[in-house]
Amino acid sequence: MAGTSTSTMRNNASASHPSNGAVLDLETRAKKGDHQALRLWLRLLSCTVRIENKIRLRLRREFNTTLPRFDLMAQLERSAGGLRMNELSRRLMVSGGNVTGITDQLEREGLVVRADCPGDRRAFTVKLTDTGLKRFREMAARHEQWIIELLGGLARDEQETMINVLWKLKAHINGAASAALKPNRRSQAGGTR
Amino acid sequence: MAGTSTSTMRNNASASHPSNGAVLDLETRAKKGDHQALRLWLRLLSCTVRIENKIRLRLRREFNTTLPRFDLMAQLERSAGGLRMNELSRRLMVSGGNVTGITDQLEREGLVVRADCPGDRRAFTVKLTDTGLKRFREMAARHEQWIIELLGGLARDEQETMINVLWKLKAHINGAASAALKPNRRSQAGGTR
DNA sequence: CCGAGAAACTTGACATCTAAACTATTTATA
DNA sequence: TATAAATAGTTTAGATGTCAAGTTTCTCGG
Repeated sequence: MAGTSTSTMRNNASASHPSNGAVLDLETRAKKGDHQALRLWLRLLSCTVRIENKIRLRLRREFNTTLPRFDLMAQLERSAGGLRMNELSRRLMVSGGNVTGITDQLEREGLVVRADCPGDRRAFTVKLTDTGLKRFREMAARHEQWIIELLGGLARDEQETMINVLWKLKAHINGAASAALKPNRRSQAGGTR
Repeated sequence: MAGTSTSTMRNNASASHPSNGAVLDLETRAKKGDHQALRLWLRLLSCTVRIENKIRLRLRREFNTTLPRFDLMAQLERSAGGLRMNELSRRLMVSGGNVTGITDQLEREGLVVRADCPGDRRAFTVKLTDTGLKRFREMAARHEQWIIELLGGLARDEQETMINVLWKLKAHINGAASAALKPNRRSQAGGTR
């Protein structure tokens, strides 16, 4: 239904060039003489974006939903008691305002609810409804099939290697974070009062 | 100057937990029993998003610009004669309408120009201005430092391994693409008639 | 040469995302 | 216990992104 094509400029990353030889894309930014780290980053980005785009498209086609909504529900399914907004924001690595918006949507669709948080009247606990849980389980099953298919180009041991190296990378990034952000932490509100 | 902090809910993925033991984020979606491919995907996504967020933040802080604008300029710098809009759209893996918007911005800022395309009056050639080139070079230098810093947690040979495995992955994805999209390829305009 | 269809780009409607300001509540502290 | 500061969440403005429809120009078969 969503696939009727009129112009050519759309469909960029998907149907346009199924298996061409001339690969000119994000990675093109990397010159021959560029450093290793930059090449790695661009390749990492390129792969991730491609996979994400495919998942996004399929979620829309088959379940009429979006990736952020799916991700939020996935987090909730993992946490029996539900999660507070700020915890969702942290785990999904998106802004608080964004979580508000996505939660609004899901609540309107009857897939999650905001419940009062005992002991803190500022906060909510967001939970999946029964419908939401059922719906998520359907999607999650398909989703995993897609991932297995898309990453199927790698052998088991290659996947294992990647997992390990990425773990190391993640640890490093978390460390490197604080160093760059230290400067001005103390310029708080209240000055205006 | 953009760094005055008021609320806490921002800065989610960065300053909140510099080096804690409890890592609960996107990857939390993966249960212990989950399959390898899914774990790999979530870890890949998690790392990419973290790095992207940091780069985005720094581009804003130091150069008051954004990632898409930087990416577009990067493509132009690589192509001496400039690039047409549709080529930019393809390489950046975003829609044509999006490229129009980003180009408008950069043109307003005097960093790129649309030049007539000899031989095809439908098309433009987008080029960096002198200012744009100068500005990009400054940003690119910093950008590469950041990448080297952020990926610096990996040894040379680990980086090399990743580059190779990701290359294989990318090739696979490009192939897997067409298979899933085959169904309705020929529902083109004119089909209605 | 003409007309149909394809191609290049723009536009408009709308979803998503960030950053920053704002409200309400809780915590810390003097 | 006042009160300043921190926290939880929402809201707003603006950039980014998609999709689909619209305009102009090309291309090509008859």
